[in-house]
Amino acid sequence: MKGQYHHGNLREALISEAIRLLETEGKPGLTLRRVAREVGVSQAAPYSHFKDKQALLLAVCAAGYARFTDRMRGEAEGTTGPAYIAALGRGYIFFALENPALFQLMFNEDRADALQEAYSDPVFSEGYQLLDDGLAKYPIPYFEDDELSRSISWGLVHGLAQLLLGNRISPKDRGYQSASDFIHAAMDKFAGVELGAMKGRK
Amino acid sequence: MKGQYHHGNLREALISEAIRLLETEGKPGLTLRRVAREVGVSQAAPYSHFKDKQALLLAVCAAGYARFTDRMRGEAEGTTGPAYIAALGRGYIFFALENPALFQLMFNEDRADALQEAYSDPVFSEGYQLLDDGLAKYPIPYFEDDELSRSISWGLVHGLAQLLLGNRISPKDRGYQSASDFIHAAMDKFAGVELGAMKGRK
DNA sequence: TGACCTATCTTAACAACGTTAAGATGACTT
DNA sequence: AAGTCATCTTAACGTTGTTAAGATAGGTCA
Repeated sequence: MKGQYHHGNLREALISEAIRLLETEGKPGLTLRRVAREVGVSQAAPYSHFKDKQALLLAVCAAGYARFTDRMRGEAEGTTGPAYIAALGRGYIFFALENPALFQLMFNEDRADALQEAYSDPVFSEGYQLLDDGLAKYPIPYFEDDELSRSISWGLVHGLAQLLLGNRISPKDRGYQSASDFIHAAMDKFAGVELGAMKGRK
Repeated sequence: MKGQYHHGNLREALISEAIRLLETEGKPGLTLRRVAREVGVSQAAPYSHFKDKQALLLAVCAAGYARFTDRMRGEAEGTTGPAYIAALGRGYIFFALENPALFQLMFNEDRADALQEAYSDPVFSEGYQLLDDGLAKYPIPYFEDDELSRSISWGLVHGLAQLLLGNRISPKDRGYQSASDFIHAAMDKFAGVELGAMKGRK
């Protein structure tokens, strides 16, 4: 951690410090000067590694997407069929709730145009691919197995994550003991786990 | 429009100028000083009407939610049954695409805690209520008619809006002639319009 | 070894931002 | 006519992103 920076690991240190600040202080706490200060380097030092604040944020996003995919994979480990789909969805939403500011940064960037080329990097779509491949293998019972259905399914998972994140949906106000309970119930219902016998956990 | 400001309509002028800036220049273009300058007033004038930049943004959100609900109502006018649900969903998503920066501001606020009390104002949930009531009246065929299903449905619509906004889903890349075509197809499928005979429009 | 070279980092400065304090203005009330 | 009070202005402070100019030092080649 205290490594010598001259010819050291400043670039990576900046990225992980940025993520740390993002999670501890939220987006307003993430300023270039602050990141530099926290790492013990001058205000202009980051410009040797990133042309822009945007460029640093992009690198942060890339790191975020890697963690995101891992979270989904971890949640889905050892499952199959509809339970696999439900687990992927849970991983998606859990990640959002566990890393709110990072998730917002990853998915709510205003400058979609500037980031468009960056999206070509597979890291940015791996998580979605995981879900999409899963849906192709284990189609949702009440949907047909086509691309449109998979888009809709992605939207469903993503939208729930977003609404939970913004407190638009409050699991506790709806009779669930925890957000986790709600997410389990929602993803089971979505994926068709125990279809028919599904009563919801109330 | 050119009204005298002293004892005039500055408050409203600031709000609508803020919305204009938001849509023409995006979120980074929306600064307090810029809004004031554009309206022809000094940099500190807004503080007579809003304690904060946050407070102005909150008022902008409120105005946005009103337009949002109108858009949904307008789209759904004269429809009924599953077509009504599909139309509400279209209105939801169309609004997002027609007012991208405003929509992001309305739904992606970082400070959910600070805004929590403001959400008690019914304006902020009218659009959701419209959809929720509709779903209670015309339940999605393949879902049961319970609160969880309606949450999931909301998530579906919201998520699609968000993903389309961020170019994560690109209708043209998926064989649709326009975003509108994709949205029609997705909402028809979601609401169960022509269920069974639904082949997707390719 | 010693002279360069290039990536890396620092110091200093600029414009723009949000916000506050202190005071001016002028429309109403009495 | 005097006074009150919301409204607006001017001026300033600290912070931000960014750039220019120069210092530093590790690796390369004579």
